[in-house]
Amino acid sequence: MKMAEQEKTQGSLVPGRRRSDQSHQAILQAAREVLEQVGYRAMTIEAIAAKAGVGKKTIYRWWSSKAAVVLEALASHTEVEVPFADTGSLEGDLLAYFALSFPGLQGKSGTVLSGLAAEAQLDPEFAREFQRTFIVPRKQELVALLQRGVQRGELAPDTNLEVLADLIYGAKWYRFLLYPAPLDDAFAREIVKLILRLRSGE
Amino acid sequence: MKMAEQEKTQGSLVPGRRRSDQSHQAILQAAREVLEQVGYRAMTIEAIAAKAGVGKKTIYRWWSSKAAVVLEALASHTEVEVPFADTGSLEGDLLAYFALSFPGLQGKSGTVLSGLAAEAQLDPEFAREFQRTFIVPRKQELVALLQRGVQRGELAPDTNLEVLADLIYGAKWYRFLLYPAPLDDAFAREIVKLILRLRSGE
Amino acid sequence: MKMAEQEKTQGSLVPGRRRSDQSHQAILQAAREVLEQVGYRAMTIEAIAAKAGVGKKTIYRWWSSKAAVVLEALASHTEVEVPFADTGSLEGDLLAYFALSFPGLQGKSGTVLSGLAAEAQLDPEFAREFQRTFIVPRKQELVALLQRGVQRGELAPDTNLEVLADLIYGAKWYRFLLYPAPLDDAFAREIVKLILRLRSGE
Amino acid sequence: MKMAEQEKTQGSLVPGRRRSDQSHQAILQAAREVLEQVGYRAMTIEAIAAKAGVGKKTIYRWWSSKAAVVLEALASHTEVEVPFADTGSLEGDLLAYFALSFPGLQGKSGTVLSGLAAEAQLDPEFAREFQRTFIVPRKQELVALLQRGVQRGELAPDTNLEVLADLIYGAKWYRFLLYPAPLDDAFAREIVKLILRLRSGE
DNA sequence: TCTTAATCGAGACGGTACGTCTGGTCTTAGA
DNA sequence: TCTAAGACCAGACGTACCGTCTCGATTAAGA
Repeated sequence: MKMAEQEKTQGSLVPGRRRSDQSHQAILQAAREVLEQVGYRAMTIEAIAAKAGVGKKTIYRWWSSKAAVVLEALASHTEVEVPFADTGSLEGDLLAYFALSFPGLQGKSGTVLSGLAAEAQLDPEFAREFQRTFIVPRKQELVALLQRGVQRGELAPDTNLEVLADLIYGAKWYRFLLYPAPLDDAFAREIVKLILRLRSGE
Repeated sequence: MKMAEQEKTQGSLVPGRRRSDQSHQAILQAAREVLEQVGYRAMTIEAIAAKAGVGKKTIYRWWSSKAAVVLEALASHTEVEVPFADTGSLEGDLLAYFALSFPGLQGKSGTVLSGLAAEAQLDPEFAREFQRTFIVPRKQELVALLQRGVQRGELAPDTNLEVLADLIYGAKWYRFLLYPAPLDDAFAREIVKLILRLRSGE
Repeated sequence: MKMAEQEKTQGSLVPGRRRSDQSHQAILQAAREVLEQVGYRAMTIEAIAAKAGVGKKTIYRWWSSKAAVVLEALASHTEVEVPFADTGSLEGDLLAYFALSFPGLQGKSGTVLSGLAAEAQLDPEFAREFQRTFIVPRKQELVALLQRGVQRGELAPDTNLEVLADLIYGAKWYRFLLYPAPLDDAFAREIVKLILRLRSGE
Repeated sequence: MKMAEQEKTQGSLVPGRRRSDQSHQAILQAAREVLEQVGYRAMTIEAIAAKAGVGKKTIYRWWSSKAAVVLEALASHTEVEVPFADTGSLEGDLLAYFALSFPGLQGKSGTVLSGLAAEAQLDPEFAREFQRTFIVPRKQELVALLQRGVQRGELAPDTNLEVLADLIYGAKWYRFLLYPAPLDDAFAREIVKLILRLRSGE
């Protein structure tokens, strides 16, 4: 997190009271609770401040928007993390990933995630933060997963893995955010079936 | 539009003043102008009403949210429409589509579209309307495009075109909404290259 | 009141919803209650709005400050009004006035009045309103009282009644606002004694 | 000043860092500058602290409110002091006093003084300090001035000088703080004219 | 032609959250 | 122990929009 780094560089150079880690944690915790109770859209900075027993100023001092608070609140709990396990085959790896990933997009946690995505589309500054801490790292993991497929000979060596990952993640996000069709096992299997049909460009 | 149908059923049965088409058009025009000037997020119903010289009530009477107004404002100008031409080959069809589609996602019109997508993620009711009038029809056209590829023998007959369309549209939306990489010709060519490598499942 | 006049001139000329007299009265009533409960300084616009069941905007729409609300709240109850009775003698008139006037400067109502005076010293716009509706009319009544003294021959005809009224009201306000000495009967009698010693300038 | 006395009693008995006179003066100087720039009402403790390069705590440690700071800041510059000269006659003494006193009530310094008066009306604790250091001493000087008039035979020996001083100061403050009429030479002459008409009570 | 009823522009209304501001307190490191 | 700095809790500020609710004035059908 950007904050933690700042704090370190602060060292013992500047005078003044330091950031209260107690308040910091209380805010993140309160954000999670409010999210759970009223959802992303109805969540307000005021409610977080009240629940955390914190002045609104203390939130505005350290975060630029409610989306930024939520992003850190989620990141610090790693509950959105999905492991990219090595099952020995590309098919298995992908199916395992989808099996773990899709359920987290249902219900409340899905609403929160789509709320963050919405915020990213409305606020360019938050978009960069969201991409930096969430979107880009995930994609790199998927590329690594596909790379293993290449090494095993399941994908042609000349496959553009970056774009293939765009296609795979794209399909997932497209159905999650935009298209009215379920994110289920059948969908996962059909995606994998298509991926496995890719042959070399000779 | 839902509105137009309602008006028809009204017929000549009820007394009272009819809906003013002048106000209707003034609202859509004002919505477009306000969008152009301040962007989707900063746009308010009040601003549209003021610019259109219209009471807020008149807007609320006919639309449920600012997103609904914007959706109709855009639809009524068909500026987001992209033709799916038949160039004689799947590769040509796809490249032609991307070449026409990508520029419209840049600049102001891109911001408007991502604003609508954001709204869809925050408001389930608007999401349904957005899907019904925008997302689903587009996908059906893409499926039809792919269908021509099957007929020409460029895609295997047993290809799941629905899911393939999810992958293609997904990649486009993913880069548009979430991933920090450009929507350019190179991206289009790489997608097409991958699609053309799909072989039959035997 | 300025408001009432505006409303009258409004007549049926302007469109739009009219000012709600119900809200108007509720705000004045709430202001009186909050004043009673927490005093002038601790009173807030928010508290008035909450107690009146009114949006803050409705208060800000019609009054420029909390002092303006309080001024009208008091004026509309005429509880600060003190009659200037005609007892048949200047001495009697003055003593009667002081006897009625001094008690109202004690306790809660005194605090409210000094709060308004303070506001007038801090806010020139409110000062003008305060003078117009409160200070100047009172003084004119006192001048009229003194005029009766002249007619009865108790004051010399060449007495500058305006300045004499400044002296009398000044002494009262000076002790009320600034000087730590009581506003009691003894003070009233001593003032009257001095006034009655005024002789003609020959 | 209360503060200065406290410092003396501290002597060299107690351990710890002594009060910084440099900070003390910087605060008073900053208070004067901020007063000059933004006026009494808009002045804040924070602004004084920032301009003085001093922690807010250092101000709160030594003064109870911004009014207390201002009171000392002004007192330490004695710019509000007005000498009560002996011109040889009551008329001359009073006119000389008014001539020196009235100009200081105009413009910025007048605003500051009325701000302090306002504060005194809102804050009983400050009111006592204001009376102790400012109001009461002035009045005693005026009483002394009047006393000279008694000794010269210009006022009857049985005149209640305390109440007469209330009338004179009252008239001045009344016009300064409340009544919309100028504090000018004409007003001074009219007051003096009335005072000189006082005869004995026989 | 008159009645009836829905529409219109205008804008006040009750609410709610915003992001800012200030007050007064607390916590640092250093003098 | 005091200082400068500044983060902290608290909560009012005045603003902005929301979506609803009057208003009087149109506007069209049916009586």
